Amino acid sequence: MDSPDSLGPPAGVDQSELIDAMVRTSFVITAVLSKIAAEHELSLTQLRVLAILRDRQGAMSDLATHLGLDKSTISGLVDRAEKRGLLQRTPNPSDGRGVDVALTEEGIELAELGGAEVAQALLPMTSTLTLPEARRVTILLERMLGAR
Amino acid sequence: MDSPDSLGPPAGVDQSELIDAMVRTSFVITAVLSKIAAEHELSLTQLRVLAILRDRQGAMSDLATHLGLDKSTISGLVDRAEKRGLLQRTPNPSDGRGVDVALTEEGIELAELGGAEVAQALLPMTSTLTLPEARRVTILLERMLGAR
DNA sequence: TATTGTTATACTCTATAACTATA
DNA sequence: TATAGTTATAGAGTATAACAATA
Repeated sequence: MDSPDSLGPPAGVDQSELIDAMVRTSFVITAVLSKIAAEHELSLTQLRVLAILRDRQGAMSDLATHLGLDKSTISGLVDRAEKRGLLQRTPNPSDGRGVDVALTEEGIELAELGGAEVAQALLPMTSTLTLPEARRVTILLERMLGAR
Repeated sequence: MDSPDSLGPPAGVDQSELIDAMVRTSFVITAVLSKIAAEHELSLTQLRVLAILRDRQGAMSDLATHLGLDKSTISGLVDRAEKRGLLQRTPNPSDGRGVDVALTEEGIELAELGGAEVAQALLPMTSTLTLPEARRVTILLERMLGAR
């Protein structure tokens, strides 16, 4: 792709610049999410739990799968969130071993508030794109997400 | 921007889809980086320390700034990495309070290995883009990064 | 007085291992 | 036997507060 006498940057530079931009973006996003979580005395992981349960109630094991964490970690996470009144455990009616987790009203409210604050906090970044640009980036990110 | 009788999605959907894609991408990237770090018995933060010091040696306080962490956290981080032989503290010659941190040979090698492994691990995602698409995404991400 | 860094402390996150109960 | 969860334990990451040394 690069001819030997290319005046431009050497082969592979585009890839590494893309990776660099993606990694740096991910750190910025993580920092924004962590800050918003901390303002509500939540960890980033706790905020993720709220976001996951907002979309779909599920078993402890589902949370472990979605978050990529060990079941023992989920127990602790759910313990603390339950103690705060953000979610509730209920035994699974059809499997005596299973425990389902669902947000309480307070948890739903906090999840929605958090989501709105995230959108607000990212606005300075996302609003630098025109609408077609935003759509384009979304499509290309989705394509990459689908390929892993 | 959306006319009242628009047949398409309501206003704001593009923004929220962009945010959703960016947040999910950031979780995927974080997971990839954490996994690679763990394979070398490093935390994600430790890997970031190596990456930062690979580009620029600096004071403890610089690390705190770059990572957005408290100085006391940096002390612990640097303690553990130094114990592993990945970096070295040296007193700052011109400021008796300051401590500079630099990678050892072993640290440099691990930083370079890690960087290569990250590129490799993200290849399935990044290679779904054509070269012009990759350049486009990079430019738009950089624009967003510059705006925060 | 302000800044740089360390230490003590406390809490969360995380995984591993051992356990209970159910399938 | 295998699976779902919990608990005990241990180590890392993190911030706050108190401190020492230097500016």
